[in-house]
Amino acid sequence: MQTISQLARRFGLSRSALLYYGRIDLLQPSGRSAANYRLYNTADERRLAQICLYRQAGLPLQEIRSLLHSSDQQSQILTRRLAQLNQEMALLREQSRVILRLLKHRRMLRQTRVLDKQRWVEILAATGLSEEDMHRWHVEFERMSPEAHGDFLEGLGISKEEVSAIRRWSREQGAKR
Amino acid sequence: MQTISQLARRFGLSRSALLYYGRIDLLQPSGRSAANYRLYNTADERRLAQICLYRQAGLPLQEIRSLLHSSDQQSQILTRRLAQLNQEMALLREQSRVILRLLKHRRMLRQTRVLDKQRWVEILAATGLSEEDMHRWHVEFERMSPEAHGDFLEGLGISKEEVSAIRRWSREQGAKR
DNA sequence: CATACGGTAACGTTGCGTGACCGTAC
DNA sequence: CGTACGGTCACGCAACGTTACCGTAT
Repeated sequence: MQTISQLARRFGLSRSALLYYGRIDLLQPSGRSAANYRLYNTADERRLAQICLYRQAGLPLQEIRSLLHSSDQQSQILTRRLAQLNQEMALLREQSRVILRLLKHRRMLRQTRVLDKQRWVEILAATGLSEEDMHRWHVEFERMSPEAHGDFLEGLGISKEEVSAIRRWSREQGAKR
Repeated sequence: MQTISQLARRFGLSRSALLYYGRIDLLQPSGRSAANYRLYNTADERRLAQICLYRQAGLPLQEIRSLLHSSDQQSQILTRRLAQLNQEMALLREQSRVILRLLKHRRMLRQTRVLDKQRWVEILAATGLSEEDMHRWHVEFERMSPEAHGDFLEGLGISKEEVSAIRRWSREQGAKR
């Protein structure tokens, strides 16, 4: 049996977070003390561990609640969240590109953490890959992980149209052999 | 001179968004009609275009306001946002990894858009790269874009420790030659 | 006169943080 | 008796969306 702040500390959360979880009926203490203090037992603790795990996956609390209620659709919800994560990453990549364009325009671009097409090609070239090798790389990437291939190219700042063209070409080449 | 809904449509925004921009003093119409309707002129339109541009970069409205007030620290703010974007992407990658772990554990993993280390190595191997080529790739990547190299490896689901080790090794190899 | 637009104002969303004000444990 | 904890409101945050209710343009 632990009080609210003890439990919060053990999980790296705040008291107010646990209060909130109680308010939205996500995690209720299994008991109360004589002075009306919340008392959490080990079952509550296990439930909170699950909650934290799902929070690390970025699931909203409402979905976590329904997951803990019945874990039937777990993989469905997780897969949906995975797709959403890809969308969010695509959005962030787009925002990066907008910023890079603005900074480039002001000649303020020097060394960024963001990889673009030119730099990627430079790296592959310095590794010793020929144009033909790079073409083969596209073909294999498209064959083995088509979605990830598209995401990766977009991440290099390549336009959707060009990405489509590259992928189409890769599929055609892959079919030929 | 355009009314609020006309302007909103032209920029793909909602009426309520423009009302909100007015409330927080981000974009005020330069005039009002006899019936107290908001009237936006071309200067307002240009300002809104700037706002939309910065919104595409994911900047909060408050920062956009201060940017439009005096554009002195523009590149500073944009660079800061770029760093923040990298953090956010790292967070999303981590969330993806948590989900993949959960799904893998349930043997529900089949084809995802997310690239992991194994698949990446498979792709490079199918492209025809030997182990030595892959090593050289690390070295060049580290030499040409060290930060992006780390981000990329973490994106493959590799632990921070292993990423550090790989990068350290890459730097050493790069120094030898 | 209908209806499509304009105005203001207030509340809802998410996941808590913060503060007030009060009782309790040590 | 101090102070570190507990309790319950209630409000604030970002960026709007969504009513509601009323006036205006056509």
